[in-house]
Amino acid sequence: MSVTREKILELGENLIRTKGYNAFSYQDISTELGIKNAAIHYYFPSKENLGTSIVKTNIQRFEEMVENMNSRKFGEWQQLEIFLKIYTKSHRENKKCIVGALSPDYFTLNETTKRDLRRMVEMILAWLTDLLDKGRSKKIFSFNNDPESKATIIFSSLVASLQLSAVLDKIDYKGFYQSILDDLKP
Amino acid sequence: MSVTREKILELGENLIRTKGYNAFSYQDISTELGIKNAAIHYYFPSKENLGTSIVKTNIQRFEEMVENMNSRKFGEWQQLEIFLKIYTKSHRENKKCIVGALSPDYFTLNETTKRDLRRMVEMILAWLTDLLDKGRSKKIFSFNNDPESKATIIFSSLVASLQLSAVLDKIDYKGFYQSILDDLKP
DNA sequence: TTTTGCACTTACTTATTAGTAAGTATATTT
DNA sequence: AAATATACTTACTAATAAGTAAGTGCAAAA
Repeated sequence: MSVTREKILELGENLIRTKGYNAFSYQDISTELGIKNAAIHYYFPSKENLGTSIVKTNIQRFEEMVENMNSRKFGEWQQLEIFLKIYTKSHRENKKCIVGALSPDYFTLNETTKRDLRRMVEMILAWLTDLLDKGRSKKIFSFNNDPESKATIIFSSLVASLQLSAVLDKIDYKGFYQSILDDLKP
Repeated sequence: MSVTREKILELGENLIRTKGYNAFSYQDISTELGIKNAAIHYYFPSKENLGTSIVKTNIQRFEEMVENMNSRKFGEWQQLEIFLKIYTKSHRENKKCIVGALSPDYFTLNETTKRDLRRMVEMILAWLTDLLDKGRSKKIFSFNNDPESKATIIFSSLVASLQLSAVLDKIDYKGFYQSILDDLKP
């Protein structure tokens, strides 16, 4: 695959995760990469096209992470920690996650990007629900409510924590992170 | 105060809470209200001006809610339920809350709107932290972590739940809502 | 009755947006 | 050596954005 294409994808993702979908433009990418506007249209005919490609990349990354954890037979606690690391890393880099960056603009997205984003959220929630359920059976996690609601609470917390940490310069992210884990301790 | 001005404020808020700050335009408001673009500039010279006014309105509404609950000497559990109702109502109306609508676009906002939004988030978190802390002392709530982290988890959950419910058409919001309360039951 | 102020409209500017059609240099294939 | 494909650039268009300056109708005040 083309190097320029990959650079566009990477920069596009970063722009979505910092400025948001509706605030970033092809200009932002072209000036940064020292290419012309039309060069981006060569690889991604429309913004819709670029958007979906970025979401699809993220879906793939998530799938690879899950596959990797399964093949290495990681325990539930370890899997949760690896998942949470996505967010501590994003927090360090002052970025939202792709879900938290795109979901607020959901109604302004085109149908393809909407569908991909929905698929991604469903995948993550299904995986997390399953992880929590399994972990509780094995007495690794402890919680009272149903696994799906608990998964929604945890995922929502993570998504918005990255948004709020941009607003509050001094957020105790480590304390937040630890509290999520503590809440699950038996 | 002018009726038109209030209509602009109300519609502007709804637009931010559905389309997002960077996706809505003065055109959206003027066509809906049957007035000209420049009429909005008459009341709100710049979009920045309108944005901050909307946030300030929301801050005031929150302050009034807290004052009201204090003067009526509502208990901690009742106060939490009233607070949560803001989100069940938003969910019913397919809207995000103002924090969840603006936070993702934080870096693209002007300094005044940034400051107001930050102030609002700080106010909500401080109030919720205090409520959780007091409620725990009185054995009304039960949780293991520190009140501030717990407040951040709950508030984040609420903020992002409205974003995710736009993405997932079929979200069990009642289950989610109940789980937040169940997590705090002694 | 004149003046002043309010609540706008008319008519515009400037900037930025996504997107396109046609051209060009370079490397690869035939 | 000629043809073709790749990876772009040049040079645009049409739409939409925020914002402004000057004008207008009307009601209240002087």
